[in-house]
Amino acid sequence: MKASPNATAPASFPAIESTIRATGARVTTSRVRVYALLQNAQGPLCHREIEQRLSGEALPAMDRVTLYRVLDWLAQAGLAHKAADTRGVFRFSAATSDGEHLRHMHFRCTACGGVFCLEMSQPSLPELPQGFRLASAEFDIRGVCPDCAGKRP
Amino acid sequence: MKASPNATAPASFPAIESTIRATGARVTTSRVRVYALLQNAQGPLCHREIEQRLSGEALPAMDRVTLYRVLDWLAQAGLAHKAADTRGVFRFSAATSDGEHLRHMHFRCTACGGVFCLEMSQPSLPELPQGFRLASAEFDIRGVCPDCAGKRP
DNA sequence: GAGCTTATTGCAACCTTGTGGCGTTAATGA
DNA sequence: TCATTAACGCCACAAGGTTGCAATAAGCTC
Repeated sequence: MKASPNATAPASFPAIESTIRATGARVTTSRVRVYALLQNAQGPLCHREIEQRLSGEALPAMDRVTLYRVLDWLAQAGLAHKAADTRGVFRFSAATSDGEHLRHMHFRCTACGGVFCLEMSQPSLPELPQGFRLASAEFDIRGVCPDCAGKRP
Repeated sequence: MKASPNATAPASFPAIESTIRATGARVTTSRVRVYALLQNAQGPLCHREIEQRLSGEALPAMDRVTLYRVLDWLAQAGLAHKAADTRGVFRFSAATSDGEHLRHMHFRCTACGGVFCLEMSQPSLPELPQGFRLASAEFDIRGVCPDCAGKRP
């Protein structure tokens, strides 16, 4: 299992543009900005966090609703994952290239509030009872991250 | 693994009252009604669903805010579990007597919208990377339940 | 490059979920 | 029965998220 929080290599803008273009939709600055931000993020971000980071980018600010729509579009296009956190707020993260998110897991530190994406190397999905068909699984795990655990042993 | 959706025996009102009294707080009709409803529910319910069911009880309607407070009190008292569902809405379920919820799992049917509580007989919790300390884990699993799978094979 | 089509954007208003303040009610103990 | 005060009901409000619609700009054709 890897513990690196979304340690994807910083995607270049041309690569991001071609990824967006490949979906058949238009390549807009809003989509490129948000998708690039998610690619380089250290874990899932909520709407507010994304808005704050975008406002620090010296580019003109993006409308609140536009950001909601871009995020939903990214999720619908399969380029991002959308999941509600423990407080009921949606968080978005760039989708990994392996397509399905079945082996994905989120660890939320109760001390610092950080969110870590953990990839499970071995499929340890629970076996469902007779008749249940699995479509997707999300693991929301809470505890203390190594940094915070080190500060207060 | 059991698949029975919250198949706890319907708790009697005296039992519910004594459970509430044991927490040291006051026994009010609001708390008894909501706690009894959760005990007999077929899975986690959101605020709106609880409000609707209460309004069909022929007893005087409960205030919206009071219901929020009762639910939060039940969760804080350890009598109920509070968790945000995939849409970001908090859902409440009566706490099982085994205390911890570490082995608990929710299955959400994408066809009928139903929520099933699954108890895992064997602890199949994922092994966390070095340094991470587990506090609680929630599994949100989506797919098709046996009923809906049978209708459309 | 100019012009056209229409997918996106920006703006305003609105909805839903959830919370805080405060006077009133009722559960408990004396 | 009475006093105390935890809960309740009502009001207003905050945050997150959605809908409608006119204005803009991405991509296509010429």
